[in-house]
Amino acid sequence: MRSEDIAKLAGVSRSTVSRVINNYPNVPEETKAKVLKVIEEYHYEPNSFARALAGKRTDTIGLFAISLSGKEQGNRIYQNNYFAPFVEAVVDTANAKGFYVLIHTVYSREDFQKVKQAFLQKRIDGGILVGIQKDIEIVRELVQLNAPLVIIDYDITEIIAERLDKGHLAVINSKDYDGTVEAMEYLIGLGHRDIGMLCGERNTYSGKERYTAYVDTMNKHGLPINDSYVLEGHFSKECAAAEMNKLIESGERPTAMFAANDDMALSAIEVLHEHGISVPDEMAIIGFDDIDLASRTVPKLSSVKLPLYDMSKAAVQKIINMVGTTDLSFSTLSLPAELMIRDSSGKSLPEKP
Amino acid sequence: MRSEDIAKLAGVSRSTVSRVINNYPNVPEETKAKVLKVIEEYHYEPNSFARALAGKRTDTIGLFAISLSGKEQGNRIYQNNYFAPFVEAVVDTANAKGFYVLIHTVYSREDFQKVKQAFLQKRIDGGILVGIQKDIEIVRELVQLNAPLVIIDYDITEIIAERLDKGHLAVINSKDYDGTVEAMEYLIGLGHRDIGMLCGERNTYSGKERYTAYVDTMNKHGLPINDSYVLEGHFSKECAAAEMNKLIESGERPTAMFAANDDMALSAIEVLHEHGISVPDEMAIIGFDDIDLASRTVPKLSSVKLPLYDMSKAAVQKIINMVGTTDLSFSTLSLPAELMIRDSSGKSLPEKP
DNA sequence: CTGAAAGCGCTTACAG
DNA sequence: CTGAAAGCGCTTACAG
Repeated sequence: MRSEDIAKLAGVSRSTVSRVINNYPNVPEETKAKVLKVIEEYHYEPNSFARALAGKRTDTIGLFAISLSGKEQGNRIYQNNYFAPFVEAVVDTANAKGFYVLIHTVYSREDFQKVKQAFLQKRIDGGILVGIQKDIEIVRELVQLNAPLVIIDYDITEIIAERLDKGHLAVINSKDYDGTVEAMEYLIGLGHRDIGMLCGERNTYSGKERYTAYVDTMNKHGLPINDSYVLEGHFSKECAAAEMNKLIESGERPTAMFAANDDMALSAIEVLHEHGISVPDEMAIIGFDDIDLASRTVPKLSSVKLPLYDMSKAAVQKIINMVGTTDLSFSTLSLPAELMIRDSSGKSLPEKP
Repeated sequence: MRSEDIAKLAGVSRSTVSRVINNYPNVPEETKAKVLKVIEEYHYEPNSFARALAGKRTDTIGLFAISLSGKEQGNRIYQNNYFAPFVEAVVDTANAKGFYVLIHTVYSREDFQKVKQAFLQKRIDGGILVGIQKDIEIVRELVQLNAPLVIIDYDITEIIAERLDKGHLAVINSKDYDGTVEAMEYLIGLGHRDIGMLCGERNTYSGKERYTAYVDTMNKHGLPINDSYVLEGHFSKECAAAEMNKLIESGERPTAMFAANDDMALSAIEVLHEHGISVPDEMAIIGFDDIDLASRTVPKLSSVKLPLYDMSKAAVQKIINMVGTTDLSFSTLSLPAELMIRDSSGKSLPEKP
């Protein structure tokens, strides 16, 4: 069934059928109704490729989940507490707006080729990148494709410095710095002076922001940073557990720890528990992301809530906006991250003698 | 950059360029090399829509996640312990074979329209359906589209009864019945006689199989089924918790429970814990699915392992096979589910006096 | 308001 | 071995 067939059946030309389908204003109601009736009757659907080829949109958004580091650990990207909600929200939002989502995972630098192809082969109207590490070369290549692109979690200053702030590009971040400061201020307000950190990858925007905010807040209050309390957890449960074990065995430990994500925070609590160290009484813990699980563990995890859903929604909306216009535009959005106080952060510390 | 441009640059015709791209045998190495060089140089990628329109494959597989029941509960389909690994495995397998994955979620019966459109608009070479409930009408409609279709977790007898076992269709199941029997036999072997069940949706293939196997095994051993021990948990944590609470408050309870999925099993353990009832000492629990979390809880959950990864991989492979041939074929695959014994199922019961 | 025609960028018989 | 031409199924100026 092609538009030609519908045209014959309705006694009009293909042109008119096309006009009806695309909702052109200059078609009389009567003609429109006639054509629509035939379309309904035969469950006709215009071939998406022919439409796209003739210059229409593809109504498809690309979603590229990037996981360059975690490859050896079994590739659980879609079961990851960070990626899964993104996929969820992007697909939901896009679907609700009538778009399909084309997914491809990037496990290696070569896989970016597939991302480029998706654009070059015109499979998508635009694409969303999530999980990218600091890698301005890749960003440059992608921006040069000159198609609507949204990057989640990337350093804007770098993009501006590299003059990539033109073309169809939007960057969406969360206010990780502010959220971390809020968490740190809270711990300090409780009386903590020895505060450690479980860090995430520093070559990631959020990893860097969270670390910098930790350092800055400590400095601001004149609190010394003990290097042996700053642990490289790589955003991973396993690494965090290993580092925590080392810390505990060293005999010296802080009274509180800020973890750059909840997976690490939860892992830390587990390790402490195994060693008979009580959370929050003997060590206060605050995580980041506020994953689902955070409110269901014992003790319930205090955490900085990442506005994942809003970010995903905004990403889809940006793509759609950019598709609608030929104007080049660079835009950026930074959504607030809010501290959720639960049990793991504990109460005020007793005054020191 | 179009094939025409490449042709000019290489000093050949579009036909030849196309032959090179599609690896036709009758192109001399020399010509081939010449064309390939230009293609490389200009990073040329053939327009996917034009190719598809001219009769080539789309190199895209549809993945349709269906969640008709859980809508009100916040639509966490991609964070669900059942769906997420499927998405993961399908995307990975498809990507590895050079296919993109087009995703659309189905939250309502109307959303199936989008699934049909994806086929009708020729956006995909074939599609995979996961999470479908018993609904032969939908299956019929989809099969009639006459495109490669793989259904995960569906009753084959129904498909055969309805004469849908022709056309490009494959059904992939796990041996839920056998897996459940194994779990039940294990509990009975431990000495349990009062065994309850937390059921999943019975209008789901796996929900039905797991329930039937429970009943059959009880009957086989001449053990009475106490209706008040058969709980409707709807595959959901919340429902399972509510039902377990009711059960406990009733004052009478079985010595063991088999749960149709791990979410419910874990939820049951939590509730029992809150009531000070020890697992496995006072109640043995076995779940189904063997989700990631199962081996990390306290106590570690015994569970029947669903061969999720193999199923997803098989699904993608089936699609690809069907795309490759014009022959109609119906095939089915049933992968084994294996009992993983951990702590929650406990030890042998003491002999009754 | 509407039809004939050109064009989107490929593939593939067809002919040589 | 290779090119000219038709065709895939749409959209959209163009002309009337």
